[in-house]
Amino acid sequence: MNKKYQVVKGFRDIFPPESFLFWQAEKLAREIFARFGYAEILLPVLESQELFSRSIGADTDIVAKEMFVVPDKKGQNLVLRPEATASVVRAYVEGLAQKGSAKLFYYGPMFRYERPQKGRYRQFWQIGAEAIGYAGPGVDAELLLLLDLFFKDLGLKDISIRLNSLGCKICRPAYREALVKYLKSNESALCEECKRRLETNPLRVLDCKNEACKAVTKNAPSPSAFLCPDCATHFAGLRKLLDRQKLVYQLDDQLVRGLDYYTRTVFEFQAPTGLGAQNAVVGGGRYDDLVEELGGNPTPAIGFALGVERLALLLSEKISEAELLAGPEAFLVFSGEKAYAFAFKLLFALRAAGLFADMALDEPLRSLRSQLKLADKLKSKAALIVGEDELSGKIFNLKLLGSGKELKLDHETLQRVAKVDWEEMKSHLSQPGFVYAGKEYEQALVQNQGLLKLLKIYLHELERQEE
RNA sequence: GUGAGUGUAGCUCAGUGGUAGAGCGCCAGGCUGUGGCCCUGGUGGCCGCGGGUUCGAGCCCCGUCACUCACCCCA
Repeated sequence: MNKKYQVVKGFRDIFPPESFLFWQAEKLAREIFARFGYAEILLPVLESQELFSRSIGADTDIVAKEMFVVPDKKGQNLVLRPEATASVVRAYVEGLAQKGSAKLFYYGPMFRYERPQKGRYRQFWQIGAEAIGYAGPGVDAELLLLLDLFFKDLGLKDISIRLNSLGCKICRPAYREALVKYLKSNESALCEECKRRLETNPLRVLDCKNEACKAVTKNAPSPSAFLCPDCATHFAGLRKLLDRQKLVYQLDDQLVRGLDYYTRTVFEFQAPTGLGAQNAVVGGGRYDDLVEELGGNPTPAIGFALGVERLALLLSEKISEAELLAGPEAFLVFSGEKAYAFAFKLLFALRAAGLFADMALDEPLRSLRSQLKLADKLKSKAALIVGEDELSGKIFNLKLLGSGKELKLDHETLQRVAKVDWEEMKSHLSQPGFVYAGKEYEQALVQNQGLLKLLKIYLHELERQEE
């Protein structure tokens, strides 16, 4: 055997049925975004390194040690994006700003060079939304309500929302100063890491999980006491809107978020369990200075990013594999070469007509028994049996795999039932006392549009066979 | 970058220094044209890799690689 290859560390293949969870999340997100007026932006995965050091902050771990750097042939450093907000803002400034405000969403992979663990990979997928050019708390509320609706529709009820305001460039310095002053007076109690943060990014001390640090930060000055009038008004306005919508959230003084560009509103959606050591499924907030920082006109903005593998992890606890994998409507079972040729034709006729049909295409040809086993394994609803008897006698033979019952129609009955018009039948069926042809199975047939379609195509192929 | 744990069949995992195992899966048969349940048989392995100790190593020792979880950080 040749060398075995394996996926790169921290990267992974997402196999079915897990991939169905991703698809489900993406599908619902797209539906909701459409209703909320967010349009998709397709972004490159590669950006210039500077874009992220400028936006996320040169001192953050993401920029300092977690970027996948790709040197290009001209010697400039490109980077696999660690997040997409910077990309969206870059794209906005470059190609959208002249049109005014924009509500955008994206879906795609992000890359961070971290040690992988549960709920954290080097390539991970994010669904995100950004509203650029909106100043009031209205869009803040819109995004939070959008997410709330999203989680409710997915049936995830244990998600809690944490909310805070970090102030702006006018009021944050004062808060920062007060915080540093307080922390310095308690410096001896802080962990080594936090002593360093005190110099580089004191707000992050509030985020520390170390118990000793938590004890200190518990009594640290709260940012809300330092908000300037504009920031206070914005935050109060947001809370009023959320309260009016009866959205449940928790104010959290300690919530600071890791990226430098955040201003005013910041939020996180957290799951109590199921994500390993992680708890955030969504993180987001305002970044009112970022557009200007990246070369645009001063433009307020807000956005969020949702971790899809973390969401999938939560969904996998709720949804069984059986629910994810839908079996074929009909599995074609054949006996003999002649029947194989016929079934093969029928297979594609059914598929062309929109039905999920399947059959065993591997050689040597499988036995009837083996085919039925396969049909069962694939969770097929029914097995359409095509053999010498069926072909010569023009018989329709469908075995319902749930009950094990067989539906056998002779040629004459087949032709009669195939003439039934579905739309007409449907209107008749709604009338009380309606019984078609007095035969139970025929009524069962006409009540199932998929089955009727199957039957018609079967008959069509059967009769074409004679020509 | 740091720490801990785990590497044996396709998957999940047993395995006292002495012949390489089970369950599940897969294939076939029992039932030559009828799935699930059951029974029988079959398929399947450089025991992660390299070295050492030993008459003898899946097991002990050293190294190395990979994976997992956690720290850190974040979605």
